[in-house]
Amino acid sequence: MDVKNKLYKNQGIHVITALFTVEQGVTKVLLIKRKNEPFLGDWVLTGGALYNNEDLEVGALRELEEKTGITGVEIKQFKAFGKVHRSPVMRMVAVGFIGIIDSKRVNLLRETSSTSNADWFPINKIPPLGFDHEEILHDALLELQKQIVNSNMLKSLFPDGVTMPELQKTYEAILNKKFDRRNFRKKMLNLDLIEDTNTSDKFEGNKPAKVYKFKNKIEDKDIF
Amino acid sequence: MDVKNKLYKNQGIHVITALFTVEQGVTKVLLIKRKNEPFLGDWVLTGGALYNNEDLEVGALRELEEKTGITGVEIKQFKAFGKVHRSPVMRMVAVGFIGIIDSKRVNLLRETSSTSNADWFPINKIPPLGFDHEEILHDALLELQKQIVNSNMLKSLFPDGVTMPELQKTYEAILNKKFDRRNFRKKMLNLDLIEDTNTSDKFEGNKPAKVYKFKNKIEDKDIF
DNA sequence: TTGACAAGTGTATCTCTTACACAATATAAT
DNA sequence: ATTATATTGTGTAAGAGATACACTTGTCAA
Repeated sequence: MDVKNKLYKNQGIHVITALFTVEQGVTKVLLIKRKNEPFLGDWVLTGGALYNNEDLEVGALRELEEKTGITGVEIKQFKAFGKVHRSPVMRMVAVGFIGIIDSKRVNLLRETSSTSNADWFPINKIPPLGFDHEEILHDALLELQKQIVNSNMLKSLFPDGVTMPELQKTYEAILNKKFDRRNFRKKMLNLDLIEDTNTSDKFEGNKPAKVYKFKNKIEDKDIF
Repeated sequence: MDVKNKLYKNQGIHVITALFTVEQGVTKVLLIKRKNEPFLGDWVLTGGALYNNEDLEVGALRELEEKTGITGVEIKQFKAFGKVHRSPVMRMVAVGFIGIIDSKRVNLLRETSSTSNADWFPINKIPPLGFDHEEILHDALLELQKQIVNSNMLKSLFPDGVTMPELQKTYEAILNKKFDRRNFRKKMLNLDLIEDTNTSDKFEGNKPAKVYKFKNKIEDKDIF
């Protein structure tokens, strides 16, 4: 019984967010460079230790703001990671979140006590990551792919509206798959996630594209 | 910085499993009665504190075995629960799992140091639960409903095979929805989760039903 | 005015879903 | 044995959603 009790001690909780963006048809994730041990100098996902006085999501958002200056992001919890040796310091369980955002909203210059640098990395050019963040990122990406179908998650990527070709490029980047223009448009309009704004984007030597906006509501679908 | 460090202390991790069964068309969940504070005398889901030397799933399975005698169950992590005051003792984050099993495999008489009793409760007749287990159970049930569609999760409920009418009753109980017999059969066979065993069940005054078995493999489906 | 470029649109086919009724196989009762 | 009863097993037609595919429209630049 004494032995058993000792087994509970020195546990802690991480909150980790894989924050994605899509630029010019490339899916990217935000990484920060550690300036403390362990994993000094390594790149990791944004996150850190949860405080006792905050809920999981609140903690993840605080870490995000501390390390990138971002506020007002929507994030979604997707999985807990708890392999015994995932942290060399003590027994930590990480709760993983995903989010997606317009990269222009992020101030990459911010420095904090524990990180010295931050940057967007294309998901097929990820450097070795500290802790178990490669596993977390892998699962986060799968979750992102699940989530963007039939959800208005991309709203935070396009707060000011989006054209149909832009949207298609984004889906193709995230899902790594090509779609037929006509069918894609038809499906998106059918999903009832976006609405016409009756405006068009800036001209660039060709026919201007209509601008759509994501609606706020999310409709649940039947299961079977 | 001192203040900040104090905010990390005294954290711990719970692993909680909502273990389901279906009997005579009724979905039930396994609850155990606490015989320690906090929540002495209250019913809760099976679970407890994670040990430092075990992965999350290993811990959940150990707790399950300690409190019910069950081994060899397949469980699936679905969400972490971390509201600040979910445990009155200290700051605990719970990692939730779901599983489903043939109730005949469970020895409900087992007593442990912290629990005195265990029983199956129909999901529409759940007593008040300790900790935040009502929330966990609610989410677990939603996850179960998601999971049984297009997965062979029900394999552990029917280790020795199942007839089509039995299977349909189970789906109807879990999803709380009726299906057309012909369409249900067609869909199940199309999903490629089960295979004919060329045997029939015991006769009970009517036409015997073919017995099917769940396959082992799970096939991934396309996303978009 | 014409050419280049990307956006916008409709239709035919196929696949999956849904709705629906009767025949087959066993036991129990006469 | 025949009949009644109960439950399993099966096919088809209509509708909805997914897929494949080509031409027209609007803008800028030459």
